[in-house]
Amino acid sequence: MDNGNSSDSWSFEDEDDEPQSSTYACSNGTLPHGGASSSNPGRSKTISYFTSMGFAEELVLKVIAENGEGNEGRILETLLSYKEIEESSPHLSEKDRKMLELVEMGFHIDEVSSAINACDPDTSTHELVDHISAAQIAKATSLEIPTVDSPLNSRKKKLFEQEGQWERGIGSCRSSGRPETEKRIKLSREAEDPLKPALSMRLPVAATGAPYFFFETGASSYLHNFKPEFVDSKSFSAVSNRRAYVHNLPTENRFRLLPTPPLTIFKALPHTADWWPWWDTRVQFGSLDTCNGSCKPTEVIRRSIANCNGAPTPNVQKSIVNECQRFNLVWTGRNTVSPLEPEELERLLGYPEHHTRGGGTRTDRYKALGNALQVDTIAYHLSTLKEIFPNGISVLSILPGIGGAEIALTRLGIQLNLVVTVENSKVNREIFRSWWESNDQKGKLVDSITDLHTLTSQKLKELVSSYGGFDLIVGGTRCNDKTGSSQRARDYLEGNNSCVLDEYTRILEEVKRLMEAN
DNA sequence: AATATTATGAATTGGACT
DNA sequence: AGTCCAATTCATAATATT
Repeated sequence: MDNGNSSDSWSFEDEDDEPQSSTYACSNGTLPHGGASSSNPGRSKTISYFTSMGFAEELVLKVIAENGEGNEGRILETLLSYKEIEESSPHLSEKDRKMLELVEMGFHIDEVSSAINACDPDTSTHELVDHISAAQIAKATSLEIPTVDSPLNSRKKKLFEQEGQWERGIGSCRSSGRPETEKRIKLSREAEDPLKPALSMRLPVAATGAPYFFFETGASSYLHNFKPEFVDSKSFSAVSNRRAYVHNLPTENRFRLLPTPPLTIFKALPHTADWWPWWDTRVQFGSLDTCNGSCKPTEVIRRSIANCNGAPTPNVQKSIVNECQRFNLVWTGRNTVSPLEPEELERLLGYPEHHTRGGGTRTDRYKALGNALQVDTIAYHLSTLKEIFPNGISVLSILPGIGGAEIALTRLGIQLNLVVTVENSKVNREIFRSWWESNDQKGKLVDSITDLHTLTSQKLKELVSSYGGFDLIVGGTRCNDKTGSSQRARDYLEGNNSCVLDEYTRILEEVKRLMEAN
């Protein structure tokens, strides 16, 4: 950050004259270069505010000109974006930032990912854009561009490469043979877990052929005896949340929902930018806990800032940011943080406005949303079904929560001919049904099954014979994850040692068998 | 008394680091 | 390899509200 000129390796420099302004800095630019307030004492204060934290004055001036001086939050965001490029800031690597930026421009994430991997690390955004365009053209003619659609975190990707044949979907993973001799880095502890053996032998059998399945299995990489696909919703929304998915869906030519949601906090919740202090460097939200709308942190934080006379010491800053990170608090006023409102969570997660309203208490809503899937992320994975099922699909939805997968399908334009849900939470069932009805769904919704245990072989047989089978089985739950407190909920299925994924396996196999028999 | 909200606890993870 | 650390996570106990 030694000087502003060093940014000439970057592509933002000439925004002042270029019609197509930066894609990253906000393009509103409603305040024209601040000329009117040239002698405003507040301005020099703003400048010194930022220069005192180490930004070059030239750079600060430029960014203020771009964003308007009143908007300190945005100024900081932009400044940091420069800074990150130069210093590869710990909370967002340069590579990730470029990725984010290109995705925001509307490029397909697979394309962005493969372009960035194919090019030098210091390739400019413009060049990357060129590269992607070229790839698109080439693809249109030859279909030979290899797609890389693992999660965008470069470090993780490197890890996968080291681990050897990382393939999506169980079928491909297993069909490579001799799974037992396969080199596994992270899986050594599996032997200790009595749940494992049956799973590893059983799932691959069911993994090929109809029906398609898509299970969300939490975040543990070695919970199961195969490698799921890891995806972080940070590429799809302003919420970062790494999850593992086990599925047998095609992965070629996946696409995203449009419009693509904002990927940063400031874009998702612009009103917070006005109050965002420069030392809170969050760009995205962390995982949304089943958190509550507690007001206590607000009070505590306001007081601690007041104790510092409005200029918190680095230590205080750090503890405040920690607190904010943990509870995903946002700045809604001077020295004031607030929890996210349920409506804001809905929006961030891609659900319709007020989706969870009427689903119970405020706490119920937080709980439901905290466990919910990010719609855009799921939609990306399910998007390939659109081509396969132009006439709509039949879905067996196990523990659908508030219906993330179904909403994703609907938004993809895939008609839901039939949805059978197995959901134990009454609140969730009500939320889902009210969405179904207000959404004017034409298909049939069967939500009378409330307990996974009652989905017996007999019941499955009935379902398959009355409805002709299922095209897709979706299972969403973190309940069998081993991380965090989920481990306590592991025996969701009546204290015995079975985990939810065991049930999934059983159901998958049975449905498959029944459908083949038909 | 019943229901709702808030605070806390604690096992486990991946990754950074040596 | 081993160690450390921040992050993740939901039930439950404790408290507050209706």
